[in-house]
Amino acid sequence: MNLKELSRALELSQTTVSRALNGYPEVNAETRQRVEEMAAKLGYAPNQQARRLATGRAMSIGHVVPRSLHEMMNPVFMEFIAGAGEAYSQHGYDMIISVVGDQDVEDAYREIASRKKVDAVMVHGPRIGDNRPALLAELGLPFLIHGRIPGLEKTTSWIDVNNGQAFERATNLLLDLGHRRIALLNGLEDMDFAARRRAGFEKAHADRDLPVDPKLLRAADMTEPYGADSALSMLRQKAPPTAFLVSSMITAIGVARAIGLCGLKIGRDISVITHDDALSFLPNSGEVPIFTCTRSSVRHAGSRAAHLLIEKILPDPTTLVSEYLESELIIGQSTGPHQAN
Amino acid sequence: MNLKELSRALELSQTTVSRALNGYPEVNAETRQRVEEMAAKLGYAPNQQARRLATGRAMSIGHVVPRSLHEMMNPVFMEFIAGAGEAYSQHGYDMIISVVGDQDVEDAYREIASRKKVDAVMVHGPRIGDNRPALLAELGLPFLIHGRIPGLEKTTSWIDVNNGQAFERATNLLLDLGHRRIALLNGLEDMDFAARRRAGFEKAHADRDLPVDPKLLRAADMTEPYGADSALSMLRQKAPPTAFLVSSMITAIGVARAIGLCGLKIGRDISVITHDDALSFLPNSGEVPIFTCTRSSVRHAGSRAAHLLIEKILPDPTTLVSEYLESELIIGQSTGPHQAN
DNA sequence: TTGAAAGCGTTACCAT
DNA sequence: ATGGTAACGCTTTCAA
Repeated sequence: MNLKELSRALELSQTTVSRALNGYPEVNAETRQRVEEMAAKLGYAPNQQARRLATGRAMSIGHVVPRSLHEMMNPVFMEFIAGAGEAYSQHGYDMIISVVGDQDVEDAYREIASRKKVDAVMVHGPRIGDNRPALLAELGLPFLIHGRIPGLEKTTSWIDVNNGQAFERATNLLLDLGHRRIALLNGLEDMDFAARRRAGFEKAHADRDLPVDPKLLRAADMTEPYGADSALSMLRQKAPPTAFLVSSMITAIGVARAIGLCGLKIGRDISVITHDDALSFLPNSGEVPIFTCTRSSVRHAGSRAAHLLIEKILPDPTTLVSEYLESELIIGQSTGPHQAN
Repeated sequence: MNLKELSRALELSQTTVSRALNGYPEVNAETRQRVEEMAAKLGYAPNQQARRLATGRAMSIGHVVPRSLHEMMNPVFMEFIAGAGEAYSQHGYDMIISVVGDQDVEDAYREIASRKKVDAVMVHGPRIGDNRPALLAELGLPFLIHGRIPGLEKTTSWIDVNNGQAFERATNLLLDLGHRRIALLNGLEDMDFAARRRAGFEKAHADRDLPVDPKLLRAADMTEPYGADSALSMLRQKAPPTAFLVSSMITAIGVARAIGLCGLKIGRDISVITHDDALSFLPNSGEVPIFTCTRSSVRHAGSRAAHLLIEKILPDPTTLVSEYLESELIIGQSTGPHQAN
């Protein structure tokens, strides 16, 4: 069923039918009604490819995912995608995901741009000194960054959690509880979010003139064994930490495992605060959440990001938008006062 | 840069240029060379939308993801997507992901079909009595199932792990170690894979004329708290299990947490075997893997699925393919002989 | 308020 | 081996 057939069935021109269906004002109300009914009856839907060619709009948003990003951000990324995907659907946009090797990111963007596959792209996992904004500007591809790139906050569009403040508050909570040896198990610090978290951690210490022990700082891919191995070795050193601040639930689970292996009790002997991206398969909720955490729904971030991209940036690609997302500090069972020994 | 401009620059017809670029045999070798060089020099790439319209092929594969599926399968799904995505790229296909409400799956497929958005779809999370194959057949959309649907094994194309056999082997390992009270923490059993795992578990018992205690069987979304809560309550009952067979690493981590909370040691006091989908952010490897597991890379599954879909099914949609994936039984630190008390 | 017809950028058929 | 031209199915400009 295509436009020609539909218009023949209605004994109208393709022009009128198209206009009726696309909400053009000059169409007679009852004509429009007739058209819509017939279209529904015959199950007509405009061919996407033809419409794309005619309008020059791809009606899709691209996500280029370098493999290394995916490796480490896998579950977080998926949750973001889920949020964004729903928003795209609501606006009639398709989501195109390209999984490419780390070396092929630039090629992928160039290809996407020259073939006009998408109207805009979402940029994931911004790093310090990230050159994607420059490339995308050159290619004329509108984009929105999930996160920020230092130095480009004013000249790019982004949506981000206030990571620095969240980790500063979490650190202060631990300091208020009397902890003085707090370990930070961070994500890789060439990622902007991780750098900001570390800065927040250090600021909380600096504000009280407290030192930070470099032996208590780690940064790596946020896996479960990373948490377990790091916590284990730190807890076994001569001056062990009494609290951990951790960048992801998965890593925190590893920390909890290590604490158990040492015969200690989380919340009583050792305090743990983790960032919680509110992943659906890792619920940290209920009456009392397992982990005290800084929580921010990455799924909601995806949804907001998609809306901003479609509603603000696409209509006028010169628009710059930036938005902060809420982050809560939630008290669970994994924190308690420092125990003097 | 479009075909018209390129052909003008070459002083050739669009026809010839198109043929040269698309590898048609009748083109003079040196002409082709000239064309290719010029195309590279000018950075020409055929407009995807125009090509799609002209060929009638969308050059994309669709993934319709119901929200509920995504909720529970999130990390597994993402890993599959990563594998499939790479394969699509290699073949020049785009991956379109539609995240929709559970009620809107059928509509989504109908829309996709009538707008000719994709050439084929991948079906995720097959359930018992799943009606998607019938719908897709009606819509004329070629498809491949990740998993199988009971009763449709012979009439649909699919790729699957031998879940039943994997869990039967795992159960036998535990039985060989002397365990007689083995708990099964399964995924939701209206999902085909979970039903097959349970069948394998029961078969291993039946083959030795051993009973299965219904109190030791659970089925739910495979979250971490599900594992922890289930294990906790089972370990506290009067006749506790001495071993757990678990459907996912995440749930197994919960089980490990519960075992620790009970003051027991995994592998010594309580044995655990889990299925391991080889998720990149949950590595279970190293010298000695933490968990004894049945392992099968879901990422590899995605890759194979994409290849089969593109190479076998798309060229001839009447083709039926089915493929079993390897699953290894890997001994880790979480299993040991039954301790007589 | 409606319609005819010209694109949109390819591919593919039919000539030459 | 190469070129002319008609699709592909829609949107949009120009006329009426």
